[in-house]
Amino acid sequence: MAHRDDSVETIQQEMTAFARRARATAARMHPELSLVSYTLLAHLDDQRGCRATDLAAHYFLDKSTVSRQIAALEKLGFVERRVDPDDHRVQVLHPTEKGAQVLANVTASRRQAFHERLADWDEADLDRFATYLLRYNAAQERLG
Amino acid sequence: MAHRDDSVETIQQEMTAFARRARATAARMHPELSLVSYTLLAHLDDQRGCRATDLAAHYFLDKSTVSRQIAALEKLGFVERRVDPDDHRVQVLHPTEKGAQVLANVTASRRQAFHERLADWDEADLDRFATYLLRYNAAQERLG
DNA sequence: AGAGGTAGTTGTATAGTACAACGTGAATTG
DNA sequence: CAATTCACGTTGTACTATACAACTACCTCT
Repeated sequence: MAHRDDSVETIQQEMTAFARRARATAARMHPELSLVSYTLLAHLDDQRGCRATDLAAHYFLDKSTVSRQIAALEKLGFVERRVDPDDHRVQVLHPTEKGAQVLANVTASRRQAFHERLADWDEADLDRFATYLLRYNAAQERLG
Repeated sequence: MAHRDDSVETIQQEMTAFARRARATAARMHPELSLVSYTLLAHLDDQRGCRATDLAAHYFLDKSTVSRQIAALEKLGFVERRVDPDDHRVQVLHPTEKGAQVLANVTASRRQAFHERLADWDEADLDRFATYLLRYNAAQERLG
């Protein structure tokens, strides 16, 4: 059982260490798009548009937070709003041409950085690591 | 190569998802000690005291950030400062009795949460996951 | 003694976040 | 169908974490 405890302890420490650094690293690498903005924009791109409320639910953010983030992205010209003709309360959000472009750049550069960090890993290890992370995050969502 | 790319993509997405949530989760679970405060206090406890500068270097934080965090912890009565008799610029920081107590509680409850999340993992998987995280974070430190 | 470096604090600014109050429009129901 | 309730989004306010720059106090070395 000692071994099991040690592993859990390490996982805890390393996940925490990673979390502490991620924002700062993202900001350093991509001053034009923060980690949060990036995530939201990527979601819009991925979903081919969605509502602010959907973003809030998906990322466990307050609707006011999303509202301000989207306002910032709109001000930068990365996002546009289309009022739903069937329900005038709803704004469907889409990346603009420019937004999609910036997103593609940041995504490419992030992917590049991850590839560098993982360059000397063999394929089986990468696969297992990816699987573990999926499993871990799924458990976290399930258990809060 | 496609498989390798997929794994890297998943790792990127899942690490990012985790990072986005970590702070909020920590704040919800432990309102008495933020993720940063917890980390700093744990380091002091672990090292049996150290300087503010050491904390800043270790966590890639600005010294002003550490200064304010420590000031907050001191105000809460969780940390005490002992001026180094050999160098009056230096304050060696230590958890107080109370600080150590709170730290122990939070640590226990965090460990409990991690154990729950990882309850149905077998020991070999836990061990591999821990190893992968260490390896990943080491690479990140190395490459920035 | 003077120059330059180190430890830490404080002023200022910014990002991200939450909660509460609000406005507007949609839906339900008595 | 009028009134109430609900859903979506914005705005006011406040707080935390953070960085950078300017500063004070102190140490070290020549």
